[in-house]
Amino acid sequence: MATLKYSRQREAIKDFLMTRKDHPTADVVYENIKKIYPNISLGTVYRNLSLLSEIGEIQKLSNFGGADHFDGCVTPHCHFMCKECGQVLDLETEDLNSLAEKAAKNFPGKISDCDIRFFGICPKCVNK
Amino acid sequence: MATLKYSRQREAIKDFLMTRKDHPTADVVYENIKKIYPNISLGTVYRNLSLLSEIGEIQKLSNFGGADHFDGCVTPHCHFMCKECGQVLDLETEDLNSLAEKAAKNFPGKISDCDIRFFGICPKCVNK
DNA sequence: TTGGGTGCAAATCTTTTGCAGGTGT
DNA sequence: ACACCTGCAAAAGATTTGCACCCAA
Repeated sequence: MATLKYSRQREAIKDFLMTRKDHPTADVVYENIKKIYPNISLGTVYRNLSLLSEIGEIQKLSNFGGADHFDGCVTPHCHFMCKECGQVLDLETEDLNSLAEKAAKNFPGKISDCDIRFFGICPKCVNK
Repeated sequence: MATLKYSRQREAIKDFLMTRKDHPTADVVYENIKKIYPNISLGTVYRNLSLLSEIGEIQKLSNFGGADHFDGCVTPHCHFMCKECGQVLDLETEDLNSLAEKAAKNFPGKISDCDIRFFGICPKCVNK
């Protein structure tokens, strides 16, 4: 495994994600980081996003339909996606670990992660 | 909404999915259906897979990293993906509806679906 | 100095779509 | 006959990668 070296681009990407409560796609990250580093390339954004999620500093939310979303918050929590506007929100629910433990009981393999997502209509779209 | 018309290709795709316990990708479906209808095109496979999942006859599993997987079984159940071999398996767990209901209590929007997936090492890969 | 990081562009992979002709009802 | 469906190929969208140069340690 390669040694991790500091990079201002990676730092900026992580900082940006921490400030966001929604869960932007790589493209949105790219557009925003460009304001700070106009020369940054989309490839670099992708490289750093996967790197960060590999080392567990951010969370990658794969395939909510279109592009992947990224979440700066790594404490376990559920997600909700609105079928109408495509927005991805956080959702509070019961303890996820207990759910994973229950599942592990009936399963001869090894369970390490759990991902729960809900779909429906978000508050904003319901009131339209 | 358009009226659904019979098509031997669509029937073959559905039949194929019903016989499989794993959850093949569109490409795998394509390769297999070609044995019966050598002229079928990948586009047709995709068209029918989305059509079938829209009318609820199959399930589309779209968050596993690479290509989407398709499940001929539509009763609600969880899925497990092996980080080692990429295999997607079914998993028995507690009642999913109750989980969705619990989540709905703290959420001002409308929740219609729930999707739970676990990640880890499958039994086969554990014993290696 | 050295190996990881970057920008750029091309390549890859997956899925969708336009079109002209085929087929179920 | 009228839609719907198909095969084909091109297009689109998202992500990865090869390469030469740059920079942190």
